[in-house]
Amino acid sequence: MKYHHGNLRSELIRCACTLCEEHGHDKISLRGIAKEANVSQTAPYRHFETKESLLAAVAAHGFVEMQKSIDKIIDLSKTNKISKKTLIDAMLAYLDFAISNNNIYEVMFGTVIKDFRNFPDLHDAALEAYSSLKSSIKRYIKLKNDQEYDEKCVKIWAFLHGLVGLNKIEQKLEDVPTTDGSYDMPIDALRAAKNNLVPFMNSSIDALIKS
Amino acid sequence: MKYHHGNLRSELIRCACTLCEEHGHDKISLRGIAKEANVSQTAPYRHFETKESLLAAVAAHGFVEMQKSIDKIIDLSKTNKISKKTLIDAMLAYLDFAISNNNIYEVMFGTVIKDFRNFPDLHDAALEAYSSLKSSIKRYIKLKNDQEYDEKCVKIWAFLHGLVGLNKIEQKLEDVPTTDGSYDMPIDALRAAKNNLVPFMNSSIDALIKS
DNA sequence: GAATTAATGTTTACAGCGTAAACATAGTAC
DNA sequence: GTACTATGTTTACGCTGTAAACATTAATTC
Repeated sequence: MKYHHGNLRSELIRCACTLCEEHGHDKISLRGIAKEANVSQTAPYRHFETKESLLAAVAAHGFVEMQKSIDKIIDLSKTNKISKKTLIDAMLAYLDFAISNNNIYEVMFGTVIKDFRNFPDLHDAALEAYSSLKSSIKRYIKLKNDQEYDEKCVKIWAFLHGLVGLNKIEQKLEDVPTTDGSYDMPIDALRAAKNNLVPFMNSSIDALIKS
Repeated sequence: MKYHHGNLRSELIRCACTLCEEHGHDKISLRGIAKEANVSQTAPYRHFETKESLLAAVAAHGFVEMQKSIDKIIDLSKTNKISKKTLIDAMLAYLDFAISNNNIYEVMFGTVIKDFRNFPDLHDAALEAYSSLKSSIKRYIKLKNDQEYDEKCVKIWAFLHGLVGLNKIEQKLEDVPTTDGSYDMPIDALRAAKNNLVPFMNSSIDALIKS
């Protein structure tokens, strides 16, 4: 074990991502991350000013990965039109990332990082991810101008982001039968949506794009 | 100053709400709340098992207030049809509550409270709030069955909840001009949406209900 | 190539946190 | 009035983020 790690910065981000996804950002400590990386508890301070700034790196990594999983669907090397199925697949990729990286998604969109402007890498990564979302819509349908694309994009983004949020509270409300033995309304509705996600998404996204 | 406070439980919730909205749930401590209520730092433990359970009370209070602000629009004492304007006003009331009670909304929908089933009051309050949302749609349009109402309701709820989330990251990305001097795309789009919120909502909600 | 400096590690220290345990006081039931 | 219960306080513990002082190695300068 040499004194200088050599690659501590990226190793810390890797450990932070792992621990964060496993336990949630509010259950992990800088000390725990340092231990996971086999360094002293204050070693992280040579690479990150605060815990927030390490989590900002986790979030930035999250945005990059999220973008990758969308880009994999729409194939950035091309500019041709995409089918409705491909568009929906891209949206599903967003949801899939958000749900299978629940705790990192929380860091990306929650209140942990107060101001993206303090973390230029994160700021850029977030905008890049948005850009991919927008590209997918641009290649699906012809609209008047860029402003119109942004409007539809925001609507769809809000819808997707909202679904992720509802999925979370569904889990918190889950499986409490009401007095008459049935389950609670929103839970049933959310379950139904998840069990028929493709038609659910098809109708919603289409409606929002045309709205 | 008498030894027994008399109404400490509700006073603690009140203080917690105030401090939470002012500083955010992650910046407030049980000790700080106790100090605000002029009691010793462990007095809260006679009324709340953990910090989480005090915050659950804050969240429950939030759901009740949110519901009130929706109910004020749609007038629960009646069951007649409501106009599109009234429906949109109810949705705007949701957004208005969420944004002007930003930090409490975070407690209601964020990761602070792990499982609503541990806090029956909160569980009920959340379902009641959903119920109000659903009522407003039921009174706006005639649909086939309850399941269909739930489906539309979930779509709209997701959309609203997503808008709240986007509004938050807009603030975090805000005012960083890109290299060419213009502002970032999603920010412009979100600003445009906010500046024309009523038409933006009109088109979106309508599209989702009919989808 | 030796000396200096900068980068990157460790050790130690501190105040604030959630909360457990022991104790004090006051209101309630008999 | 006496016992009991509810509700306060005091004290204590281990964990946290992070500042400061120190150690070691890598890079730069002469």
